[in-house]
Amino acid sequence: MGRSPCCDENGLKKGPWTPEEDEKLVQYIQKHGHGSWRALPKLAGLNRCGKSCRLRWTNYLRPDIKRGKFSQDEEQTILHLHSVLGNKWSAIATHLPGRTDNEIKNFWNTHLKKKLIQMGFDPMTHQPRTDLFSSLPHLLALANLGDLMEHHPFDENAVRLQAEAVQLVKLQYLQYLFQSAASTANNNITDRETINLLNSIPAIKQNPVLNSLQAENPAPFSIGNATTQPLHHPSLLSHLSDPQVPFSFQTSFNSQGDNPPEDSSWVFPFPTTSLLSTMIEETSISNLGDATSSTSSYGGGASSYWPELFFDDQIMHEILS
DNA sequence: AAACAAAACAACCGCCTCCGC
DNA sequence: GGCGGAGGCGGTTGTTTTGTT
Repeated sequence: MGRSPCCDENGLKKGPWTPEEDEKLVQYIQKHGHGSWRALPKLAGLNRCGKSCRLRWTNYLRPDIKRGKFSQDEEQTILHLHSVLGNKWSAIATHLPGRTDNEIKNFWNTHLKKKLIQMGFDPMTHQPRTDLFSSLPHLLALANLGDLMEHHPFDENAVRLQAEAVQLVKLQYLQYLFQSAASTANNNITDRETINLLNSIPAIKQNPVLNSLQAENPAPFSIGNATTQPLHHPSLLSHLSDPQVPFSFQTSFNSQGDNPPEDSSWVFPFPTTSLLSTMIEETSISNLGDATSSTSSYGGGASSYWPELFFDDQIMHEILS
C-alpha cells in the first residue's frame, strides 16, 4: 500500500513560488491564520500542497524572519549549540530569533562546516581530526601568515591568531607522532596517555598561548570522543575567513620532499604523507631524539625532514632531546 | 564577453512523532 | 493499544547567483 506523497496529488504545483502565490498565502494567513495546513491551499486559492505552503511561510514569508548575513555572535551561538545539540536545527533555531532551521542548516553546510574542516576539526564532534594530514594544512596556512605579518603588522588579534595557529600545528604534529610511533612500536598507547605525555612537558604547561586555550577549553589535547567540549578556539574560527587563505604551502605539501621550496620561511617545508610514514616507521618513540641530532636540511635520512619550524622551539627541544 | 565552477539558497522528499479517534 | 492523519524535522536535490579563467 504505502503512504501517498503529499505533493503527488494531481497537478499540484511544485518548484519556486511566484510573487502572486506569495501574496495569496500571506494575505490568507494574515486574515485567517494558517489553521490546517492541509486545508489551507484550497481555501487560499493556491494550487500547492499544504506542506509546501507551510514551508514557504515558515522559511520565507513569516513577518518576523531576519534575513541577511549571520553576525559573529550568531555564528558563535550556532557553533556552540551545534557542539551540544548536533544537527538539531530546529532546536538551534529557537535560540536565534528570526532565523529558521532551514537557514541555519544551509549556513552550516555552506560556511561553518567548511570552516571547521579547514581548521582541522571534525564538524560532527567538534574535536580535532586525528588524521594529521586532513587538518594540518589549514593550520599551516595560518602559521605561514606570520611572515606576512612581520612586514605588515595589521592587527594584534591577527598576530595572536597566528601564534595560536603555530602552537596548534605543533601540537597536532606531536600528537600524531606520538601515536604513530607508539602504534608502530606495537605499544597500545591510549589517547589519555598521549594527553598525559604532552601535559607532562613543562614547556607545554607553561606556554601562555596554550594556557589561554586551555582556560577556555578544559581539554585542549583531547582527541576522539574523550570529551564533549569543543576544542576549536573561537578567535581562531571567527578570524579564519573563507577558503581564500593563501594556501601557497599546498604546493610544497603535495610535492615530493626532496624538492624543497626556495622560500621556506613562507612555504612551510613539509614532508609528504608517504615520506612521513617512512620517517615514523624508522623512528620509534624511544629514539625520537635522533631526529634532533640531524640538521634540518633536505635530502638526508628520514630525520632530516623534520620541519624546521620545530627546531627553534623550546617545546620541541624538550620532547626531541 | 563567454564558459565554466563554486557557492548560496530555496524547496522537496521521506521519515518520525504526536495526537485524536 | 492500534491506526491514520497532520505537522515537524533533517537530509538532499535543484536552481540561481557569484566568482574565476
